[in-house]
Amino acid sequence: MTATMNLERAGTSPAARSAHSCSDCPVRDVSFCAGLDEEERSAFTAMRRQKQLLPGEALAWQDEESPFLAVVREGIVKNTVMDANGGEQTVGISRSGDFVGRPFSGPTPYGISAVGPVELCVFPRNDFDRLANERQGVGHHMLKVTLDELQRTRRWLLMLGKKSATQKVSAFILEFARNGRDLADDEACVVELPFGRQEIADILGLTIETVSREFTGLRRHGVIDLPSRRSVAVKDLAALADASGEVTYN
Amino acid sequence: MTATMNLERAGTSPAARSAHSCSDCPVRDVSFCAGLDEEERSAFTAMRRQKQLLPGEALAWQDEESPFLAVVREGIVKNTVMDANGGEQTVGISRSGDFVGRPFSGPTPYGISAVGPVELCVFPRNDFDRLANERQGVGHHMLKVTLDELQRTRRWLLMLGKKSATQKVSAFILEFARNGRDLADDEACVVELPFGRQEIADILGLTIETVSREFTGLRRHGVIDLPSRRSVAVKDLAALADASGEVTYN
DNA sequence: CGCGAAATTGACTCGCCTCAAGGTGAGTGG
DNA sequence: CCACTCACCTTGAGGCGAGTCAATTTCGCG
Repeated sequence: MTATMNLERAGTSPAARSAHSCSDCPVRDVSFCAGLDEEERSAFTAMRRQKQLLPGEALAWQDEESPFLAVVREGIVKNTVMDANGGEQTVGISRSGDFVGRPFSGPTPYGISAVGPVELCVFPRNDFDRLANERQGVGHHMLKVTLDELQRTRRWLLMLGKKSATQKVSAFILEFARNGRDLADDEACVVELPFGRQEIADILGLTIETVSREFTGLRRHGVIDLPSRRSVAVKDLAALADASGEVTYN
Repeated sequence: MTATMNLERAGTSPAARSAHSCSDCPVRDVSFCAGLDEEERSAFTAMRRQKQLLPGEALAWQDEESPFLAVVREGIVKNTVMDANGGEQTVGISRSGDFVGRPFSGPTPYGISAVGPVELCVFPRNDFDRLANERQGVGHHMLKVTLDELQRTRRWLLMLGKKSATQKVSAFILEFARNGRDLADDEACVVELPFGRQEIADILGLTIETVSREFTGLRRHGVIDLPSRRSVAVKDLAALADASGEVTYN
């Protein structure tokens, strides 16, 4: 956790970066990487190349063949699908340690691009597929990761299908406020959002105007504060959880 | 395909049914089952029990531990999540040959229930997990199936996030009209919908009234006809595809 | 035929989108 | 250090699509 701190906003020293191996990688114990044993890890190290993406830069385009798979070292990557009218819907978000891309198949049915600066470990798909076939552990671990991702995507369906704009935005902020840790009644915690308003709109299936209005609405009700464009100070966590339409069993 | 016909609306002769093995199963070459070799198939046969569900009957409840996994032999099964207000959102649909339930983990985070009468091959989860761990092929095949399911769920996200009621209902009908086959310009094909209006609403994130209005709207525009409650006759496929907001590359 | 569940229809409301101006703030060059 | 600028965000007015509430109607089935 704290090990990732010193890498924030890196990307200024590419040469130094590519010298790293898994052993000192900040995500070696997170998500996908955490499930690999030493032998598997070194197999991955052998085939991977490091790559950096600038904010907004794409790793793969929708419906095009992409020869790459990747693991996120640092930063956030999103998967998006284009609507017929040019609208964009975000269908997946990958953070540090998460796996990105689609093994065993042709064209990626969604675009993959960086949210802010990103560092990746990139694998040629052929090599990865072979490894997943040969090494029992890799395929099995991959399965677990995919099942988890499917689960998250299904929750997301509930949000898009049944929640109001207020509930969507509240749930979104809550997600980042909690971000792993428990966060009992820590009032006044400040969250740095990695997304701009338009990106939030694309995630929640709303327009940018509605997102903005919901933010200011929550501020007016004293639930949050907005010290800067991309940061949110949660002032009343209980109220936020309530507004998100969460069921509280008390 | 045609082999499934003689099993429709079965469920009247449980004893006869449970005598079946994989070798004469209608779904042995579909979806999950299709990816297994003979040896794996017999391993599954050894551990499975057959089970029938009445329309609406549940196999697992949301957030409760379920000791079962299953493959659908006949009928349709849905995964649903309850909203805070008692609203229901369908987050997954499984058809003949599809895998149902969540391996390798605790409580199922969604409810599983039958749409119409259903026949299943049920496996104790422990046994299944062990098999998936021991036999390379099973885990690997399971991964492919899960990746496909994730993909379908992501498309669904786009629908819920960005499409209008008309587009949703049109796309829904289209899905069943095509159902695998290509269906070039076969006008006047009749589709039997396995879902009632409320169930369609729960899938599309709409209300039952809106779904109903969209159906009659499409009928008034001569796009479809509604010979009975659960059947739709597609009269103008091109218009339907157009109404669904599909991109046509012509 | 008659009952009950499911579907349809109508009137009305409200939430979110659309379109159109302003603000705001970080980065740039004078 | 300040004006400039451009991207991003906010705010407002207005319209429309989908939800809500409330009857009916229709269909499937005993």
